[in-house]
Amino acid sequence: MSRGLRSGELAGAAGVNVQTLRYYERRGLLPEPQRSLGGHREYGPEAVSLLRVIRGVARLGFTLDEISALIEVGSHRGPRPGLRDAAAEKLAEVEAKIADLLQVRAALTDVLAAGCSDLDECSCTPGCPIPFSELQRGAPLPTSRGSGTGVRRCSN
Amino acid sequence: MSRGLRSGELAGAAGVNVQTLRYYERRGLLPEPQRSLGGHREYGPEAVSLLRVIRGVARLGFTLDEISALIEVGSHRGPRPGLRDAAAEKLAEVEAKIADLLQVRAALTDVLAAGCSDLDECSCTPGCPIPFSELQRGAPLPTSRGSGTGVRRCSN
DNA sequence: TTGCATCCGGTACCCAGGTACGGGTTTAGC
DNA sequence: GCTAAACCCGTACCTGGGTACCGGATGCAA
Repeated sequence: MSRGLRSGELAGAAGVNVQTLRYYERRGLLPEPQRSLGGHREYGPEAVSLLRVIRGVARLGFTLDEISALIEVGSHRGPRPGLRDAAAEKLAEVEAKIADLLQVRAALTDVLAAGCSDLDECSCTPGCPIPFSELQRGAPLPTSRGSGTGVRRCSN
Repeated sequence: MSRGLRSGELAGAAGVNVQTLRYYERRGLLPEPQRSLGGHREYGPEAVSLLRVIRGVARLGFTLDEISALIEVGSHRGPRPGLRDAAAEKLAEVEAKIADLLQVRAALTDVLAAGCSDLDECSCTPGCPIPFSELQRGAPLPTSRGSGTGVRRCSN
């Protein structure tokens, strides 16, 4: 049984920068580890898994605050509804994001299929259904509801 | 016929900050508009659509540089392959992102279904298949392939 | 016990994408 | 003609997520 992982080892194992460990610790994502007599951090092996979870979740668009909240929630004992709620909420976000991306994907494949060579052209040609403009959620803007206003100039 | 949209009007119409317009102009996303005699910007109505396109695309994870490249590409006349190439490249990225998000969605629905109330618990319970740790692309880390190393403590 | 890698804390910096401030013009309505 | 709102430009600042640098302390192996 070893003396615990030192920061460099943990960082190497989890594929992150050493500085990032301290950063995460400051942010409350990583619990403060044991220290050696001289003050060096000594992590247990769980830290590797935790870091991987953090990295995995972060890569998917969760902010560090959200992640730390998720971890926090779990650290209170008992089956609190926190994770479930957070998960449900995130699920909605993720699904919205997926829906958006599916639209972009459709737009992109259309661009490729239609052979449009130009965003302007695509956005104002009626036959080239770039849905970019349908993507936004903002107020539908009652003015300027002109049908054929292209992006920059509609040459057709 | 009117004198063209002024920055505040355009900003209001497109739901962005006035400063953002100038920022986008500096970044080359928005073409420099006409100016009044006194030097005030006067935008045509196409600017609204362009801004919406920009916002829509940006909301989906394209960086401003990518967007301006896309616009640039379109502004050279003739059917340059730029857009198609960029679109193809972006398509791949978008699909990767979708795949990731589908995994997260699965993870989240699993969390909800399994009724895990706690990230720790989920990550170490064998029956609760949190795939978070499978999400990362990094080296599979030959050490620490221990099956049951939980995130923080495995209480089961 | 000495030497070198590693770690420590603190602070500063980086990038992206904006947003705010300040001091000075221009515009538009009365 | 006057005044207030909106605009101008330049610059500084903000948030999020890190990353780099510093001078000094520690760990460990030869």
